[in-house]
Amino acid sequence: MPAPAKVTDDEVVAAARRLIERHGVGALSMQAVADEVGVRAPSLYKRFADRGALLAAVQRGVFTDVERRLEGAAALHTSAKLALGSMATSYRAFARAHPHLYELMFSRDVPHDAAGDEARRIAARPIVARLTDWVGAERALPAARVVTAFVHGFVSMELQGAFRLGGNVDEAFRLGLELLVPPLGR
Amino acid sequence: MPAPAKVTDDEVVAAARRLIERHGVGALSMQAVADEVGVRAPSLYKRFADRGALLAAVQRGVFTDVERRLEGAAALHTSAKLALGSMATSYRAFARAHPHLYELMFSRDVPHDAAGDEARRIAARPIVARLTDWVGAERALPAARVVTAFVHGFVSMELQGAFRLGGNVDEAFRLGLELLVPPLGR
DNA sequence: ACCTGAACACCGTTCAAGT
DNA sequence: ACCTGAACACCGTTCAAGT
Repeated sequence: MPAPAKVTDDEVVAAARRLIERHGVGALSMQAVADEVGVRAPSLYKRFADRGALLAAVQRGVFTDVERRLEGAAALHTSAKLALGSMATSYRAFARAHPHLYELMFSRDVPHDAAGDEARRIAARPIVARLTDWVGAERALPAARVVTAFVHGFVSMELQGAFRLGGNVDEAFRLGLELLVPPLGR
Repeated sequence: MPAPAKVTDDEVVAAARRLIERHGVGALSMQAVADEVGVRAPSLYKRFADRGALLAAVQRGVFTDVERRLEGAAALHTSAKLALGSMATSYRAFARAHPHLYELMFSRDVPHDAAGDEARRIAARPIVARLTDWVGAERALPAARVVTAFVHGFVSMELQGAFRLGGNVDEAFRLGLELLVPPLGR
């Protein structure tokens, strides 16, 4: 006497992502997800071990999307320098357009696991790949760390509202990239 | 018929800070704070409007401590370049020594208010002051944004565990500072 | 095989009642 | 004036019972 499945795993993840996008990670309750897909909250535990596992699934999807965006931004350029600038700008645009999804990428509410680490690594791959081509495998790792640290730090402070003391924020972003990227070619 | 106060506001804040330092912001419950100071949870609401207000008070204290540390690190040097490097290193050391307090500085659980903004501004003052001396008031703001973005981004990614793919993390931090700071003097 | 209601432990918070 | 027990609404999660 099987009871037919009312939803798929993907539909649950999509619903959770929609809710996070609208109201933030902190506001995501299992109740809200259940309501959104038309099921009772306990049913979700047949599909995801707990709230953390559901968040992790949404997070992996976001990492995949970010990778695609970066790849798309880089594809427009043959110069590594221009490709890196384009990826940085595209990354910042994503964060501004979807601040709550950006928050999810670094949220402490998401438990660390191998699948998440892998997805995060893949999201960073377009940057690492361009840098490897440009400065060699040896110097690509520290270079990637420096560039991603600046971009992530800038974007997260900007979303946090730390840059509200006037001045031109876009210009500061460009200044940072201008100082960091060209000298990497030595 | 007054009931004598069992604790002071400062004792409550200190207890909350201790608990956050040990177990993180997410694990801080009003119950746990009440237990720690020997009072019942509802009593805390006579002193702080809600959990957010208590977190904000702890956060302001952390900002004050950071400001003191940065000032101390900068005081060792007359050169702005060296002072900035020293402040960056000291800031990173604080984050590594107290990761949960560092998390609190940027936590979405802490509601924004004028007092918090002011405390955050004061914490950044040693950096802004040195940069103003060095490159002038005009260029100090974007320069401060670039430097703090890199340092915060680097530290928060490091704490997040994003730099576990081998390589020399300290060296990457030095590389970033070396690329960013000296050229600011133009 | 999947879904559900009921229940548990734990939150933050309110408030009337105590001293 | 400050503290407290009791209560409320809301969590995440478990599980026996339904189909």
